[in-house]
Amino acid sequence: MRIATYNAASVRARLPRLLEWLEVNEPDILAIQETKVEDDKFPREEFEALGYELALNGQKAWNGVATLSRTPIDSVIRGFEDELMPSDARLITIQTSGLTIINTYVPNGNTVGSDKWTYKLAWLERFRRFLRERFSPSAPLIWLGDVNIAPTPLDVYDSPKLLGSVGHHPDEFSRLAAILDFGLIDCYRALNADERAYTFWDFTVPRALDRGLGWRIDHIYATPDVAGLCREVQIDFDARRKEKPSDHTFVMATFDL
DNA sequence: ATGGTTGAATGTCAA
Repeated sequence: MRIATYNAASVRARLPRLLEWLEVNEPDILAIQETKVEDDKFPREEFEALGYELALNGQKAWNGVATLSRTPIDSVIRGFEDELMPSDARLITIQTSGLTIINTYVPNGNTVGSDKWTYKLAWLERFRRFLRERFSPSAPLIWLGDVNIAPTPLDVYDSPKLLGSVGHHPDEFSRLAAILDFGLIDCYRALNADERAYTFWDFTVPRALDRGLGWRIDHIYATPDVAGLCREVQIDFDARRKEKPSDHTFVMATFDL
């Protein structure tokens, strides 16, 4: 089973990139973030023509998540299903073929100390509780998406310089660690303990890709039994070099499932 | 240099 994640930075602007990638790679599941579109304007037919069912949680202009699945989607949870957090479209959970798939677009945080920073930390704490209240680490579960945190020195191009800035801050590390305490394993890092690989390159940094100025902020986590069945995690650098790319690229995990 | 680029929406915000 192949399960992938991609921050599209607009599903409509990225439709050619998405469709060509799906046709070549044929994942069973693709989690998309930053779809930037309301559900009734989502380009459904193009994905359904490739054999996918869709679960959508979108909003106008910003945010938005979508999960595509080739196996039937048995149930969907949109967001946290409560009023404790602003109703940003950043979370969608599906059940398919006995698996729970949680797709998130974690808040960016803007700058340390800003209102958005406070919101990011609160969102991470809320997500930790969502996991613990609704799911069990003994059941097959995958959490994937844009987590907007590069958690180790290997996950960002200049850790000493960037430590303490948004995306590479100890307060983020501790919130992420608390989430993972549920019983989740970073599939890429488990298989590539010493590798340096990025999934995001800032549009505003000139020639960031060629200069290696990237971040690994798109992650695929799994509960222990599922993580033990992970054979490979591929990061598709070539897709980031194509015409009109997203600022992120595709990450895909292959499981013996 | 508080810059740079991209997308949604059409002024300006978010990333």
